[in-house]
Amino acid sequence: MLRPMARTQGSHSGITGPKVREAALKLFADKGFAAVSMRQIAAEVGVQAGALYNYTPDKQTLLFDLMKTHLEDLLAAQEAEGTREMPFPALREFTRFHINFHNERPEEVFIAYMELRNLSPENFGVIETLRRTYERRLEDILQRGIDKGVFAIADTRIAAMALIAMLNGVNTWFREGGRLSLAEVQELYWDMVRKSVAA
Amino acid sequence: MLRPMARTQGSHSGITGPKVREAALKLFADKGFAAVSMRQIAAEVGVQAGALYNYTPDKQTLLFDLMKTHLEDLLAAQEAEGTREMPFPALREFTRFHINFHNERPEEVFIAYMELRNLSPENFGVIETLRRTYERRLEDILQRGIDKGVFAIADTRIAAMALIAMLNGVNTWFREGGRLSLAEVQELYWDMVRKSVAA
DNA sequence: CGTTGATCTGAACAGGCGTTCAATTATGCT
DNA sequence: AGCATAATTGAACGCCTGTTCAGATCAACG
Repeated sequence: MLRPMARTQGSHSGITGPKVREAALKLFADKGFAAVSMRQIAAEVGVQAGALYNYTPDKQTLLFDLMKTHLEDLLAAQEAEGTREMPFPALREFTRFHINFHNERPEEVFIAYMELRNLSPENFGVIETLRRTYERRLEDILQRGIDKGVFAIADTRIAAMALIAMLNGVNTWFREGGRLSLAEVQELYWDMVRKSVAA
Repeated sequence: MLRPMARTQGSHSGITGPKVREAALKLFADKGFAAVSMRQIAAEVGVQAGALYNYTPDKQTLLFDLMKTHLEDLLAAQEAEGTREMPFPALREFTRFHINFHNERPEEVFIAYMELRNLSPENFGVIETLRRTYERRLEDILQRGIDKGVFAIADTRIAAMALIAMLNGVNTWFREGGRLSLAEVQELYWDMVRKSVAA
């Protein structure tokens, strides 16, 4: 009853699959989800449009998978960093990590913020939950600082949103090789973050 | 030689013109520039697609005009406010004004930030210049505070970008009738802004 | 009231869209 | 070598795209 084994699943899939995601990432970030056609993605991969459907059920799911992977990577990377005990070091670490991680993935970050409206309600909910989890980790740090009396913040939720928005702004203008190094930018932002929450 | 006067120029234009801009504004903000067709805009106005071309040379210019008008309104409204002499009151006024103005025009703000890539290079340059003018006014306030020794900021350009990004974040989550009033939000943000630049 | 010209319609243009699928090719296993 | 099946092609489906334009419609003026 043993049926002969066929080709290992995804023997090409292992090459074309990542290429599809990379091409979609690049094109979505560059032109926007709605302005990119499946045929353009296929051309970038070097394949016909129909072949893409071996790797995604449809265009929107391709977008969703890019976003989901990005946010899961973000949460995993942050978990790997751990959290320091003391509020100021913990917040400093969060600031440094956020700027670093987002600077390494400008395309993923851009898409994850700009293309939310192209998700179905269910997929949108998944992404929002992941993002909310990340925000909550910052809120926890802020709350700990309040409890220990070293932070003065009237509303941790709003403060977390304000700080993340501020840090995200780096991606809109920072370019490697410009006037400032990333380390200098991190220092400047840490200075503002620290003072804005300090008691 | 007096030729009989024809219909006053734009006698319908005065009605349809604004309607076109309003429909485009609403649809672009809701679905994104690339995902909205001229026929959808026309349907919202109650007209055929061809009629739109009495009011805009093409789709992209319609977007550009919305952005340009928005930023010109922003600069004019801010100029009308004047600037206080003392750095802290000036910065407080900037914070209050920014949150207020942007809260009143969520659709314009959204479009002006999200659809930049759909502009031609020339049009993009115009928008960037207008935005840069606004940013520079904040930089001026910050510089004045440094000169007077009441602000401690290592880099006014970065600080201005950081503060504006932070304030823009309000639009992504604030909803009238929610947990906080706009006045409360303004107070919370002013607290963070003030501390983040204070000497 | 008749004329004038702004406004609008409706059709056409040439092309692109996401997605499906039978047929073909390529691959790795026995 | 031969087979099972993954991977890909290429054509087709029905529909939508921005823009143009000749002709119809309309409102206000002399």
